[in-house]
Amino acid sequence: MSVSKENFIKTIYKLQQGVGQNTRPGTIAAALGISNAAATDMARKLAARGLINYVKYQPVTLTESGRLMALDVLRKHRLWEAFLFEVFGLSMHEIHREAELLEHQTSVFLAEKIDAFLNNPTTDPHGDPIPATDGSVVFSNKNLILSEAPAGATYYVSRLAGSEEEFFDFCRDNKIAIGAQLTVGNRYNAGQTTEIVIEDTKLLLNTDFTNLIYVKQNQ
Amino acid sequence: MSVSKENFIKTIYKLQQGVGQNTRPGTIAAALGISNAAATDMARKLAARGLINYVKYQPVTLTESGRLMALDVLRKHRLWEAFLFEVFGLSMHEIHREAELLEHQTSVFLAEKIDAFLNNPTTDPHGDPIPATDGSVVFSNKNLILSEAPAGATYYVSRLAGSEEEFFDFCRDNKIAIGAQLTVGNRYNAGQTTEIVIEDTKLLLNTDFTNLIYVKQNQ
DNA sequence: CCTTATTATTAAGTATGCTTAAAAATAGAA
DNA sequence: TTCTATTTTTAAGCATACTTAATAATAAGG
Ligand SMILES: [Mn+2]
Ligand SMILES: [Mn+2]
Ligand SMILES: [Mn+2]
Ligand SMILES: [Mn+2]
Repeated sequence: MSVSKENFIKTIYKLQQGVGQNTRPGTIAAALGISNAAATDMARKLAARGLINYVKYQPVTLTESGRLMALDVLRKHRLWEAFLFEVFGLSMHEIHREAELLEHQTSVFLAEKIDAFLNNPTTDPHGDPIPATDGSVVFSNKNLILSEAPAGATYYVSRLAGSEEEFFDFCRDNKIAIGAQLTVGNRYNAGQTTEIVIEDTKLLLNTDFTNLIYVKQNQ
Repeated sequence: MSVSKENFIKTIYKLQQGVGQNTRPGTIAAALGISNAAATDMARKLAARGLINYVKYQPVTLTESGRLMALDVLRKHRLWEAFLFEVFGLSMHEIHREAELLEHQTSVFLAEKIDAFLNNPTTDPHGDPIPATDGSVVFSNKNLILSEAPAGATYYVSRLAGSEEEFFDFCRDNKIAIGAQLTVGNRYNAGQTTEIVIEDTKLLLNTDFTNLIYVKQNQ
């Protein structure tokens, strides 16, 4: 497996998990910063290897072995993020940036060492679950996506699912951090905009951010 | 810079430093496990980028910017080795194996973090000097190569410059570790074989190993 | 339902980093 | 010095991962 193939498969997995997203070639291409033609090309190659299901003009899906491969990369990514956060104190964006590279050059052997050193963490610093070696992932069933969390209630931030520096900068500047308390207010613009109150500040957030923020009722 | 280019340049640096070695295309090719044709090809490409001096049928040499590039990779390699040894307790061979991959995906930013975490170490666990960010390297002027260390004297092992698992297994099995004490005995086979006594055991070593082991008079 | 805009696919081409095979140059031995 | 063995180079070719441009299919709006 090459870096390109690993990133491609991981992107499919993440798009398929993400809210309001699809796994069509163009979407994958945009996420990876490559042309649509290159994405179609890669889709055919990975289908030939039995890692994805590809039917012309259809969204692609991962096969079981493709899913396991995605989870292997994601496990390494999130273990590195947890490690860089705990040990070196890097920021939310820095851990992601470095893990994006290290994930492809990490043996299963080394991943186990990191895992043991951190006492087998279940989530990374963004609140994302860390898949186990066998590919099992435990999703918190208490997480609510902020774009859909019932209004009028108070929540704790439980997951920041973005990856762009801009997103993390915004969260940091507005005290949106894992464990922070916020209240959901009115919805505007046909539910596209969510009003929240955090640290006595009122914010109006659009779905491009509220689809990346998860909250839960209790800490 | 690609992984292939970084490894190529690093190999030239190491061959040029090593005892009884040269930097001819065939030697580089053998070290990297590629064909002579591929090595010639790469030599021309790197020369075009001003990283090496290449004249047909001649050994290649690094330019100043090539040397700095080699030292940058070597710095990352050795910082990772020191880190994996200290923090995860990996063996001499395991640290090398993992560092060989990680060295290419490590930002200068991350290298600085590792360096600071380890309190700016000057040598890695093999006794090799860790180049500074500016490319300066401090070589111990007290190190003697075991193949040439005067007979009859007692020394401390100061550097194990190999990279093969077989070499490190041999060293471990025979108590040849950094700081271990040994005495140099007779030389045989026109100096190709060195007799040493370590932990009351007599060993006869050939130059393929004694060119990789360095010792010094005082600890 | 038809037209148009968007998206996907195919085709052709490029750079990288390899390969093997053949030719050329160099090095070593007699 | 001359022959031979070794090494290096050149040539041709291949796989990967991209590109742009042209074509085909699908999706969306009027
Ligand atoms: Mn991440
Ligand atoms: Mn990546
Ligand atoms: Mn090493
Ligand atoms: Mn390497």
